Amino acid sequence: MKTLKIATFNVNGIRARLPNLLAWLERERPDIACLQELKAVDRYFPKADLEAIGYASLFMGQASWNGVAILVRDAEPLEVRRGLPGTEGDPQSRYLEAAAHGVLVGCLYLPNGNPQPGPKFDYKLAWFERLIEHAATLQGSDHPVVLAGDYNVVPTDFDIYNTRSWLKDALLQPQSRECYQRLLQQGWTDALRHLYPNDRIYTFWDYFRQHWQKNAGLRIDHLLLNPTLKPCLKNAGVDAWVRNEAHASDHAPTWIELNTRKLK
DNA sequence: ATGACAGTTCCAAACTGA
Repeated sequence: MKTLKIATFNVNGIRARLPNLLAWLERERPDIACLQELKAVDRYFPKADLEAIGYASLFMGQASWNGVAILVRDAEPLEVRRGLPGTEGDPQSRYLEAAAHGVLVGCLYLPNGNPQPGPKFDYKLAWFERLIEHAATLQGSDHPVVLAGDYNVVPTDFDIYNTRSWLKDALLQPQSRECYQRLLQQGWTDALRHLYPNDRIYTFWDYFRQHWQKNAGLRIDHLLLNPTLKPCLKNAGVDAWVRNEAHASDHAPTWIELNTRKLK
């Protein structure tokens, strides 16, 4: 059976993380990989290193912060959109959309929003509203669509090891969660939670307080499927081994496998 | 309440992240 593997990975600095990124791509061989937090301008994007292992790339960098990319194996991605509608004057590089292997892929890096309350939290919610508006135009498409990325939202208390030290954090605020629920209610499927409703699943473990060693994680990297794509969903998971490597990102790659025979 | 760690930047103290 032919399958298509699509992953999302917040690399936390693509230059510092290049050896880890290449090792992951070579071992897991996703067909499409959405990257976030490049933390580099476009001239530092390692396009040639990725081509050398079979990946074509689209990227939208920015100095120091943010930055997103879409990598595609054995095909050229077709760029569809650079930035969300309504954010044309916004210098923050957080959204890239492309068609590849028969799927429309939105790669997003939602603002963190801390500290809250404050202007950064307001920016997070405003950005979320733009995403919700744009997602509404994609949700009902006859074309298969996935919205993959670092949403910076812990959807429920089941998606975190313990809420105690996070109650004031922007990732757990009712407003952040309400936006995420409103997005799902358009008709999107949270792939990992759909397949594993009763499992503790984490995609991020912060660098502090030995959170990785204690498995004190958060689930904040999500892949959302529109109704056209949902019947193709076959499997999903987190490549947690990547988080255990030397010089790891604080996020682990999160992925879905699709049965492409059911596409179209 | 703070800071624990990590990456970035006019190269080093300050910022952002989650």
